[in-house]
Amino acid sequence: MANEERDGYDPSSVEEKWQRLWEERGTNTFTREELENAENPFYNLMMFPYPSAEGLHVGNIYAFTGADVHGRYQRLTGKTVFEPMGFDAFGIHSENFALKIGTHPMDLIPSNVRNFTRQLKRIGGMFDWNHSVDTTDPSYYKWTQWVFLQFFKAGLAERKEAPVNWCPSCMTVLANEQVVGGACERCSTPVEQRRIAQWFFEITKYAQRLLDNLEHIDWSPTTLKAQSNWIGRSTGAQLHFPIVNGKGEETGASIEVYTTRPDTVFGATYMVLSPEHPLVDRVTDDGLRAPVYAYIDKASKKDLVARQKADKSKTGVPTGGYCRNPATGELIPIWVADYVLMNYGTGAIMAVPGHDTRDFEFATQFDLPIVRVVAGPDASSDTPLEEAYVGAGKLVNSGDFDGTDTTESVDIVTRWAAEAGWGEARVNFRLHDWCISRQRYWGPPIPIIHCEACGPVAVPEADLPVVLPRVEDFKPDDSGVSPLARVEEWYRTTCPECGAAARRETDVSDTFLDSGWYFLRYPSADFDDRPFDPAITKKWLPLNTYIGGNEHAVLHLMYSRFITMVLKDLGHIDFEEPYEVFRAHGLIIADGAKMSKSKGNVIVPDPIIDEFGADTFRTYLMFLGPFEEGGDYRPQGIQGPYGFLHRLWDTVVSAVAGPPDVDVERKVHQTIRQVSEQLPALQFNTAVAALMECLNAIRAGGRSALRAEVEPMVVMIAPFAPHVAEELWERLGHEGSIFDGANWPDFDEAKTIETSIVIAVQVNGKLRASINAPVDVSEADVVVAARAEENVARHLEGVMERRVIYVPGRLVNFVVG
RNA sequence: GCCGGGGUGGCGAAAUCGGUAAACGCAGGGGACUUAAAAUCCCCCGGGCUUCGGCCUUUGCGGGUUCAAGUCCCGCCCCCGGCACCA
Repeated sequence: MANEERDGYDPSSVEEKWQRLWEERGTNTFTREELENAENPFYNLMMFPYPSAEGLHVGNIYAFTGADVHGRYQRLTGKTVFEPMGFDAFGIHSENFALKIGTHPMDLIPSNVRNFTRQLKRIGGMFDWNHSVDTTDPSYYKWTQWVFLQFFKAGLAERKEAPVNWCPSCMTVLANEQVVGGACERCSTPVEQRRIAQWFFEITKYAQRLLDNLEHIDWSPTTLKAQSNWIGRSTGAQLHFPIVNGKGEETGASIEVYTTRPDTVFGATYMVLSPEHPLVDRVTDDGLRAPVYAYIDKASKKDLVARQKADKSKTGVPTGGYCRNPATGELIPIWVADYVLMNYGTGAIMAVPGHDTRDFEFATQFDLPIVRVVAGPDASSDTPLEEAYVGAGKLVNSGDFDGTDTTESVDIVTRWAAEAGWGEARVNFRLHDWCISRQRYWGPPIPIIHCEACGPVAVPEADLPVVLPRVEDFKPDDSGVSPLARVEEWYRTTCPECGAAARRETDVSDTFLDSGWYFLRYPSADFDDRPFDPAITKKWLPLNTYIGGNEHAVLHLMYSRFITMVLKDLGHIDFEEPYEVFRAHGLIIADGAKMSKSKGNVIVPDPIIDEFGADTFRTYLMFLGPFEEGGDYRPQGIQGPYGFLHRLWDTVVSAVAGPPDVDVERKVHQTIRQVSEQLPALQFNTAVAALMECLNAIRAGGRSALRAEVEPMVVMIAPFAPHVAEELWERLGHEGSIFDGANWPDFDEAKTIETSIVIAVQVNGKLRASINAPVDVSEADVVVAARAEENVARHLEGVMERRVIYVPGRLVNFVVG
């Protein structure tokens, strides 16, 4: 428990004092001139929060504190650290919450932002509040719209039809997270899919580059892996299967399929088209139109989530149409089934039931032929298939290719197909284009004007921002379009090109577009004539460290890399990777689950800070466990860091002058070395432990500390406990902030060296004694001393000694037997 | 199902390249100081046995490699996060 009478350290008064002084002195803020002229610039970024009504929770603070500790350490080593903070405040969460409580988001967000700002100041983050951003501020989204226009003008923003979740009862578009078990979360009506025109950014054009650059950026390995899997590059072939008419004659048209296993083409016994495939109509036999259309209708009524989460039982219908397998020359039937997705590959597959699990299930269910074309080591060409065989082996039942090993068969068969003119090697990506349209209210309007004569026309840059109007009734309604489409006085305008009456785009853009470029805006947040000032951008970007959660490994971190690449190609910036270093922190969970309001396990920081102070709380969070792994939040251990900071205070204020104690001095230098290594590696928990250990050594037996011992301790605790460090620094007689002037201590290598060491003595790997020896002891001396140990001698008696293993400075092991 | 990350005392955890398992802290126990309490300092703290010298055992489970395995290899089980018919 907090005890105010304990001694002179009163966290709340120290913290109030220093937060006030930081603000008055501008300790953490920069003027434009300071940013322009900074020496050793270090841009330390963390993921800006969505300002919810509940305020910051412990999970947020954990992430920000870790990043702040890192930034403060860099600053103490002499870097000019720019550490901005902002608010990602547009989006469906705010909108839904505003609807629920009946407050307009334009009123709700500013009050949430105020509360977040208060909390962020209270935890002692080194934030530059002169360079904050709020994505809902027109002075910010003006430039989000500008980014859209750059993509539009470069031909990278394309309008095309795409399916959305549609609730036929609410008559509105739903986001995936609003679909619960295939039904609308509000009215429980089964959700359908509908196709509407939407804007897409063509990220797939950059897929290879986004993948290639992963080779040379310094990111957490887990995040790199997630990005690489998400891009999902695969190599294979595109094959053409000619469509035949009722008499078996080729019609000139063909079905294009993408496959990673073109070598199994001899086993393709049927074709499957996705229900949305444009050729379905053409191949369907007149007599089967009714069931085929019924099937397609049913498939289209499934919502997108259910469609993708269907269980293993397959559905489908035959079209009555046929095409020719170009390898075997045989006619094979064409089916329609929804296990084939229109948005991957070509939307059509050649089914090889012998060697693909899904095709096998489908063929079994509909009694389609299954042919073995690969034989593993224990099989031959006529070994029956109980299930799909997906392993390696040799081709069988494959004409001239029988006996070809699967290690080379893909290349060989692809070459043959290419020579014969029915296929070619092909690279395919899993990554889809990025749909940035939202049929919603709470976002930046997409800056496009639709003109009947000119088509979609960019809003002239001089006319930005296209301001989101205040609409009291922003609830989606039965019009089936964005709420802005009901505001006629807003959307009616004239075409910037021909002057004719025209209509504004009424969709708003995705929040990932807001967050896709915010790091470019921070240093230029006080510029109004450009999205980012070229000189300042050149000085501060690409940024030095980005620390954030791995839940953004694929969306935000991929989109912002893509935007950066495009802006580079368009000549706006001169780098293409925004984050040289990215580190993923772990997740703080409570009671075995992610903190969430619905689970009721959200822990709010304010009462903890009231009781123990921000410095203790910060130190505790960092001491809890490895920062990059996260872990369970348990409040029990906070007493440890609390007592530690109190003891540190007592020790510092009572430090005296005097001659150094060699053992304590050695410990201090060892600690400086360890903490200096561990802080840049984000190993905060062990760094705090080292500081505790060092303080224990300084205070051992109740001895009085020396000034020379405590001064480095004050600097080293400063990243974790900045307020108390400032106060103690001042009490040690220093002027100004501890964070100004590169105060990080140096260590003297010579003073870290131990004079004597402990060497373990083992017999057959079991510890039997340990001996003290001088640090430069010889192997021979160690062995002699080890034998002299009574307990060792007993275990060596009467047995044959076979080997002696000596690990210098660590152990000696007698192998006997 | 696939891809990541984990599993070590009552609890949070630590452990360079394979080299004394449990640093640091919480909780608990004992002692010193104190009229008392707090704070502070010292000691104990995985389990079992002990003649108090020690001995055996212990890092999710089962095997293996090695003088030596928490760490490497093979096969399982469980927990967390992400993705979900990707041809």
